[in-house]
Amino acid sequence: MPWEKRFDIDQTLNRAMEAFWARGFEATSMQDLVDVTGVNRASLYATYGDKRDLFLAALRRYDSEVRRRLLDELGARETPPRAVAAVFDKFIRQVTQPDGNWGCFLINSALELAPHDPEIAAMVNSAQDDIEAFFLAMIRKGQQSGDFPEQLDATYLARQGLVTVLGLVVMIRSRPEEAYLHAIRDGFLSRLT
Amino acid sequence: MPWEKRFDIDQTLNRAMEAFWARGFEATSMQDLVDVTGVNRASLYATYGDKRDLFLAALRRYDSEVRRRLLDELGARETPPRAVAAVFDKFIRQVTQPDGNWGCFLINSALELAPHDPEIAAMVNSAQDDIEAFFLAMIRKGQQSGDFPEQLDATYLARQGLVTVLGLVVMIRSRPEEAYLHAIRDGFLSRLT
DNA sequence: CACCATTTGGAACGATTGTTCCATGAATTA
DNA sequence: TAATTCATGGAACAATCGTTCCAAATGGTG
Repeated sequence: MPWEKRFDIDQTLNRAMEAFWARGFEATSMQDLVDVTGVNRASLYATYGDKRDLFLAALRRYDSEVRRRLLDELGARETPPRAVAAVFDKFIRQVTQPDGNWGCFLINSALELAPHDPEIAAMVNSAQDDIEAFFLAMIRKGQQSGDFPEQLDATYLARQGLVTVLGLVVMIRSRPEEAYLHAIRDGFLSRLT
Repeated sequence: MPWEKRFDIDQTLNRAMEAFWARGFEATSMQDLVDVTGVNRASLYATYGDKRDLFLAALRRYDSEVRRRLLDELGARETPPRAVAAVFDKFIRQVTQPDGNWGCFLINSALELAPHDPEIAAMVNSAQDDIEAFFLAMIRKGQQSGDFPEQLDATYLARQGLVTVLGLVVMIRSRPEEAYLHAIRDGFLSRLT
């Protein structure tokens, strides 16, 4: 092995992820990626493949390091009611950050690319299934701990939780009114009491 | 007035609307629009302005001729329970059509463009408000007619209806399983009984 | 020190992007 | 019929697209 790459592969992928996350696949050019990563064109191609390969790597990274990591931390650290609320709050908090209101990278990709790209559709679906499973686990855990009533239909409400999050994230893209978004969150939480 | 345009202005705008609806703003080129409309470049520019102007016109047309028209017809022709269900069914039916699963043009635009374009954000928001108002009107009408219980919180449920539709339309883009989508619809309808 | 394998910088590729220009065509008006 | 007015077809624009190529630079290896 003659020598190593001069740039940080993980950090570069994070920067690319943020660019795709903020603007989408089509609106992000390779030149944009060269600019935000500070890495040369040839190096990007040699390391990650073409634009779609890089996008897929970025989306995989988001799925594992942002989405999955968040759910893992919430599931481990918070009580079920707080964990469920925190999922909503994570997105609602975005709207107050002027240049960070990017929504959810997976949902953005679902709308832009999933219908035309089965590989992306599969990633989106498994992520949605995982979020539903997270809600299901939290609700059941909450029922055992006494936080939620026993007679709740956990399966049904887990699915409702997923749909509510998806709807909320759509709203976030055009609607910066926090009160409205909190009402959506509380509307779902009230069904768990 | 020397003579008229050789092409149908409304029909051409409909074709452009379908193209933008199916693929989004960035992924649809002016060449695509020339191809699907059959109208010359210069005529498109002379009639509608630049690409963004044409997109805005297409989105306005969708809002008035697809979304608003659907709600008007359902509100006039159907009973409240059937009208509410039909909103969901309109989208669910899409997934069975191989090349017609475009979701909702307004929601697609909300995700792709609203954060970067205030004019589009405003259109998306007013459309969402209108859908919520539709649900509210239907629920109240249903309460008067006896279809829905009097004690329902109509305001709250109207908002929940909007969120549920938005979530469902996100799912449609990657998830063709009709049974799953029907469960979402029925999950909301059951809250109106 | 010479050799090697690989990254790097940057030019360059052809294709496509959104947009404009102009000569031609056609229908109305004088 | 002649003049006018505007849409039309198609070439052409500069800019940017994703991608590739190559010479220069690099640091470990024999």
